Amino acid sequence: MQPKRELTFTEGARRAQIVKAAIETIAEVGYGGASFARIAKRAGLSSPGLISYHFADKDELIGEVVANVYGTGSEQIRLRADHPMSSAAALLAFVEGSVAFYDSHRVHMRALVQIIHGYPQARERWVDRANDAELDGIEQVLTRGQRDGEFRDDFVPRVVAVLIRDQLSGALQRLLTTPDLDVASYTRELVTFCRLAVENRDTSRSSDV
Amino acid sequence: MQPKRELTFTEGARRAQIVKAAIETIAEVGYGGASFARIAKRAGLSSPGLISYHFADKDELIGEVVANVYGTGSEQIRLRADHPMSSAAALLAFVEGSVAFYDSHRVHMRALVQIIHGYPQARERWVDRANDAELDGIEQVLTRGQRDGEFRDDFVPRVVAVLIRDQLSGALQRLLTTPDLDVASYTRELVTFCRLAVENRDTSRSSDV
Amino acid sequence: MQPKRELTFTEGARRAQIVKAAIETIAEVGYGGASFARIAKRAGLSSPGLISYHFADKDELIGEVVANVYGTGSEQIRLRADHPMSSAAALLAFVEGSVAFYDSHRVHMRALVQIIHGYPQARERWVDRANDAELDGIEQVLTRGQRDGEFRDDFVPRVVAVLIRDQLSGALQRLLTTPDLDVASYTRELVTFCRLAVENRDTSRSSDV
Amino acid sequence: MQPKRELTFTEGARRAQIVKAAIETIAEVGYGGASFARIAKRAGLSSPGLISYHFADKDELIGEVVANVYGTGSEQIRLRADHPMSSAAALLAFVEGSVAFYDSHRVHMRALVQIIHGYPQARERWVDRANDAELDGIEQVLTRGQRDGEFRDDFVPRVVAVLIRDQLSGALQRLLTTPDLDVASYTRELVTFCRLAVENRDTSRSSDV
DNA sequence: AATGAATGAGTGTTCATTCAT
DNA sequence: TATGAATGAACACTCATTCAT
Repeated sequence: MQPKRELTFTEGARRAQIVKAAIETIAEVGYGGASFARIAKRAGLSSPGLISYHFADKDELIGEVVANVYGTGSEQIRLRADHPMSSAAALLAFVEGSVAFYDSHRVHMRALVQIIHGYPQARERWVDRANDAELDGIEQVLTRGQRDGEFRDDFVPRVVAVLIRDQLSGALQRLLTTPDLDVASYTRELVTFCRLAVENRDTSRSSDV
Repeated sequence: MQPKRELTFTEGARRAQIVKAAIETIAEVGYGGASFARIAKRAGLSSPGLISYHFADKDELIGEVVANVYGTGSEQIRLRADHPMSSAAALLAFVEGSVAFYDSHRVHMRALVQIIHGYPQARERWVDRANDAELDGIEQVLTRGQRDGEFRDDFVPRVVAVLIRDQLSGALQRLLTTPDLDVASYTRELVTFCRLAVENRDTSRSSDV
Repeated sequence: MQPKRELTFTEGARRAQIVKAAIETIAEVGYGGASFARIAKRAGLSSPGLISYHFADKDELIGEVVANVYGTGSEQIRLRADHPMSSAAALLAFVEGSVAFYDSHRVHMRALVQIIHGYPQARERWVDRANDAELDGIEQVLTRGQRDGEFRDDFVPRVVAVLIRDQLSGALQRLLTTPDLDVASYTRELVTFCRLAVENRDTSRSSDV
Repeated sequence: MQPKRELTFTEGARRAQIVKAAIETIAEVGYGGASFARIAKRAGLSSPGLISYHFADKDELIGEVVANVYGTGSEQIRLRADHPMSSAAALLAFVEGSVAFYDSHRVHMRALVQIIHGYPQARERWVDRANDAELDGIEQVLTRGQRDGEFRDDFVPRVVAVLIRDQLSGALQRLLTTPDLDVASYTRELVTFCRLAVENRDTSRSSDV
């Protein structure tokens, strides 16, 4: 988890600058188009060689980019399964928070998506773990909701967890594709969608949430 | 819309052969890895130059690939809004059919997804139009369902249409990512998801679907 | 032993031209200095890329260079152990022939030496086998000569074979280092050197060679 | 010949440290692979720039390396032409001593050989002079031996001197190439080789060596 | 005396594309 | 129609060297 050695202040700043330029470049021209030359130009560096000076190779740079994106979002949208709110509230807050994060970090998210598609190793190296953790969180909330009678008990939690996760994937794609999307109403419908899909219609029980 | 000139039979066959090889290659190694050399090798051509001979440039080849993929799927999963079935049945059949198509055409769909991410221009050039048409179809069914009282009347059809479309995007991602997915149960939950989300809960009406 | 596929006439000519330029370049500036750019310039090619077009990578080019050098020399200096001459005559003819070959192929030999030192894999990949074969040949002649009483019987054939082989190495170095060496007298002394070193001084026997 | 300015103690130590690391690095990865970065890492320096700080350029560093290697060996294996031993004894002691030195200084010698091949200018700049001095020494001993009747008088001293020098080259190559060589028996045969090759067969004289 | 950041030329290799045959 | 040879720009990455601090 710790970097191999301490970074000087200058080095840290340069790396951050390069990572930022890499994110923007990848978001704009895709992973394949994001050459060191283009990234260097965007970062205002004199030479692509400077990137190689600060990063061992392209893989390390991309790893840093991914870490940066995940690091930015990790806490803002984490599921609060331990929170004293109802399972439904926790789930819907997660969905809403995720979309809000995607919306406010479109460039970061676009870069991440581009990397996943353009650099297949990225998935197994960095992405899968984060996705699995997210899925686990959703599954736990769903299971708790079923146990408490908030949610229908006729679905398999893991399957529905995957489904919700995929819906967020779909929402992300939309956000990246449709710049002028009415995010508010989209989010409202999405949350309703999820609520209706999982809630227990047995009114005698679902009302006491 | 019309090709500049008539194609001879041989020429058409060659183009089809190249397009097929391009689809397989892109699906396998991504857009970035699908060089003319690799495509030519897979197609059994003697030289990458032959591709340039039959297609003006890479853009034209990719355009043909996209057209081919859309052409393959267009009829199999078109929404039958004019069909004498209930709106709910039509919608769910569309969702189910779409996933089934994705499942049975993973190579085509993977190529399409790779192109969208690796060649950003592809979206505005070819993809957006097809997506809009699909959205229009879904919207019409939703509107009809609301009018007929099958569906809740408290959602904006276009927004929910987008939402459903995006769910299919998410499902496609899942299919391409998880080769051994239990497609049957995934589809079942997805259809249930959509049904619960749009149906009118007023039992006196929703029961006769 | 056979190339993977037939080469066209043009391709064969180009490869030969490139190999020739590579040999000259390596001989002149060493393995490390022999970049594709320099080789291409010497061969009159428009771009270093053309070398990559004809050879899979630098390793293949170097392999061809080594093969070319060995191919050129293989028959001219092979030891004729089966020849109906005395062992001493065979040995000395081999020594003399080797030096003559080195002398007349200084550029080739210089390239070979440079490769051996600049590209360590070359040794185990291509060189060791040839050297071993050469050593085996010398050893056989020495053994035969001992059996027939031509040579002293108080040396271990393999050790002296190595020694003679190394003397040829030293002679090669000299040839490459001293352009105006008096090769004739050098060779004469070298042959004498070897003869005196191995011959049996028992005059009753050594006189009838 | 003189350094431009006096070196401080610290500076001298640093240069020595760098030269040592350079020798080891060159011996290990060859001249081509011995970048300032690698040398600096082996020397435990913080930056390759420090090498440039202490040496004007790579040429100066290599010059120092060569000087160091020659300096190490110069006294240990110098021919003692003025020594009160027979010429044959002096010659054979020189041969034996040279091989022993090579054997005990393989790293130094390997570095030297690598430099000679990887940096062609090295020969004329530093190596040739040393070699000529060595040759002169051998030639003197040979001449003396001929005059005294110890050696055959039918060879040209300079030519045979070159020949013996070259045999040492060959022996060095062998040592560097064959790590597990039986040095003792190799040396014994080599000495015998040389003795037989130069000694005067007139038994009345050659026996009293 | 030393550091670490920076530079720009150079490395082998791949690319889409062109063109004579 | 098709081939295979050729082109030159681009790729990630390494190099010896410089320089402000």
